[in-house]
Amino acid sequence: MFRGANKITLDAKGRLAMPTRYRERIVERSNGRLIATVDRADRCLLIYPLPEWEEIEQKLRRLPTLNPVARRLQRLMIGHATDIDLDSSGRILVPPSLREYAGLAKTVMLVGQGSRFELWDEALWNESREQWLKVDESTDELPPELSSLYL
Amino acid sequence: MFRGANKITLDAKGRLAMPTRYRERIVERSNGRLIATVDRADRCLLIYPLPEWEEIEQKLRRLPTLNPVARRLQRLMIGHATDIDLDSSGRILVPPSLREYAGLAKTVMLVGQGSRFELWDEALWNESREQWLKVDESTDELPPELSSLYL
DNA sequence: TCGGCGGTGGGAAAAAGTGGGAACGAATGG
DNA sequence: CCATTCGTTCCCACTTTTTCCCACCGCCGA
Repeated sequence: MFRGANKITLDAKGRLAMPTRYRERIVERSNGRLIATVDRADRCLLIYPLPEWEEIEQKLRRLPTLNPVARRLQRLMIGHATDIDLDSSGRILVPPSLREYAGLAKTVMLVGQGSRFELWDEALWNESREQWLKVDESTDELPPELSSLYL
Repeated sequence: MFRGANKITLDAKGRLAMPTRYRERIVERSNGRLIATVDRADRCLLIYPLPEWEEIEQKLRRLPTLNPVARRLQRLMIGHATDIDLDSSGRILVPPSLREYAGLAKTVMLVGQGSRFELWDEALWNESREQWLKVDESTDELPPELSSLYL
């Protein structure tokens, strides 16, 4: 599974060199085929190996079409999903439209999140992280899954 | 179990010599494989033997993705989790990004906390400890788990 | 005092990141 | 239908980072 935060620079052509430690796993999992789409809440991109994405797309499709929240999710996630493959030197090309959505400039953060990656503009990632740290998580606000969590 | 506070100096490359008394236990527990990540509240790092970390990651990943509190936890903990191995002379290399996060300069404190270690910048550790001592914990505010605790 | 162990530092080899150029293919316009 | 141009992809080479290994130093116990 994917974890850890990596600072990466996009080159002039918008290419992103996937860190070596992930490459092997991506190739064996999906033969280098990835799907990028937008996050529903934050200005960042989500990158899934193709098999994982297909499961998610299944679930999204089964949501009731008449429900506005579901509809919105489908439009955002399926609507922006783009195939991106690892090239022969382990790089991916982030499409301009998605790059623009997430405000990706020269330096970005590739963040492992289990079965997927998140891709953030570096400055936005740092700002957001500071926000998350500031929030005081008083125990009584926590959903039941969290309140009994021991780390 | 890991106990005790150790003052350690990082060398110029960010390497940290694990105190000898922990080495054997780390090697037999996880073959020298550790995971470092950030603490969700304090500016310090958490260091787990790989098996312990994997349990935690499991729990975190099962949390609902659409819940903002859960998402924040996942991003902080899984998002920063980095593999670090004991090298041939019992040292670990703390990645620059994590070093920066915790403000680790030359001298740091490695603090045993049961199944994991905490890694603090020495100055920050001392300040924080003073804070903890100052806080007056009036008994009637204590959650039930604590009010019956005998130390 | 000598030997060993733990801590420290540095250097060299290997690997990974980075950038640019060339070739190929598709699209557009004459 | 052909030619030119733009975009994409593949490949090579350079630079930087990482990793591994070895040697030194200082302390402690014998």
